[in-house]
Amino acid sequence: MSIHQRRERERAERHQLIISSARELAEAEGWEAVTTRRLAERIEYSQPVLYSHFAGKTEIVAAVALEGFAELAAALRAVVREADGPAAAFAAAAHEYLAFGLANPALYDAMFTLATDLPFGRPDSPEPLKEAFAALAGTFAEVAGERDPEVFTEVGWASLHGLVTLVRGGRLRPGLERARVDLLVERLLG
Amino acid sequence: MSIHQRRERERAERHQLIISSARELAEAEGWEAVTTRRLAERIEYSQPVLYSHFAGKTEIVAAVALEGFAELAAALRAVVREADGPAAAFAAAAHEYLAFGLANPALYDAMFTLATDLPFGRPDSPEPLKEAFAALAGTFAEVAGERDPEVFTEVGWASLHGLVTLVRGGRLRPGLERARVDLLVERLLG
DNA sequence: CTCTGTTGCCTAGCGATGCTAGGATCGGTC
DNA sequence: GACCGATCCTAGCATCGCTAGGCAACAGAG
Repeated sequence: MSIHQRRERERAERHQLIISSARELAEAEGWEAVTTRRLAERIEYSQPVLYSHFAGKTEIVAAVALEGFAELAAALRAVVREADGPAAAFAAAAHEYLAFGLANPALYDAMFTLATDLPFGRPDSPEPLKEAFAALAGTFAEVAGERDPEVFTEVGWASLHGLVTLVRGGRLRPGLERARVDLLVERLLG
Repeated sequence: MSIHQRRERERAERHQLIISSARELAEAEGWEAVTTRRLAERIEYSQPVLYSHFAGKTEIVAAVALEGFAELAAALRAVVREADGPAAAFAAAAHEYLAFGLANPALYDAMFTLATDLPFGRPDSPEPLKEAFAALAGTFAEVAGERDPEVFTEVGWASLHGLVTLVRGGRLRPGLERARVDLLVERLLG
């Protein structure tokens, strides 16, 4: 019995090792460098081992994406907790969201560009997805005023997401991130 | 001499045929279906012919993206021209932007997800890029009030872009596009 | 009209990709 | 000590973007 437990533990560790290695490799050299061969080499196993853990490469990036959503939720919760009042919490969350996206480009890509078929907004959605959305929605709803809080959250989220992707794509002038978020926050707070 | 002209004309037609075929194929089956082999088959030439027109596949999607920016600029200009006053023009442009992104998903992907290294905001930027940004900026600047018009434009653009990508990724509840744009417009107009 | 040089195109193939089939090897069990 | 199942690796498949090399058709000179 204890042997089975050890096996399962080792297997779980390897599972996590695959996810972490994929993420590190992507963050270091971009997702196009994350091939199954390089990933296998990195975890010091052969390629087919990957497929005993994940159905395919897309499942691996989905796992990385889930990690990202969990961390984003934690980061948002942390700055909101420190903030003084709903408006300050809203502003802090907005700035933190942008900082998160820019600090973890490969992770953010996994969350929003590569893992496109994560089930969002469904009862069967993975917990980290609900967590992240709830962290945003909880903060945003407090400043929604008389507007539909969900629509307000969606618009705010989309605005921040758009800022991240356009900055990342080099389509906005660099160095003005703070000014843009400030303007957005000011306008949304009304 | 006339022979050369005919040659060049045929070559230009084939050039455009490649771009159009790539776009149609992408819009019909997604960009992952646009392989150099299928594209070659579609234009009824062999693969290497593609490389006598474009340095590689990425250049082909960049050409499609440029077409997209030109069309987006034209679409925005058209609705703005019809609008009654700056605020109405702003609202019309916002709705049109979202409609354009949702109606041409593959085209929009080429513009913002695949052709990531188009030179934006530079003096040597391709004309369609300047055109599209100018069409947005011209409309947005009129309602920027005392705010920095460029920052205002960037924020507005990013918000719309975020809405397109999140909706496209199935991350927002369907059927509320109009409500979200209305809220965004109302907030930005202040 | 013939010959020649160039241009334009296709066939074939390279390295790399995601993924899978098959056998070998190790471990636990009777 | 012999079997049996799980675990893992080697080898290979189809497909990808891209390129080398040769063949054929055509324009221009005599």
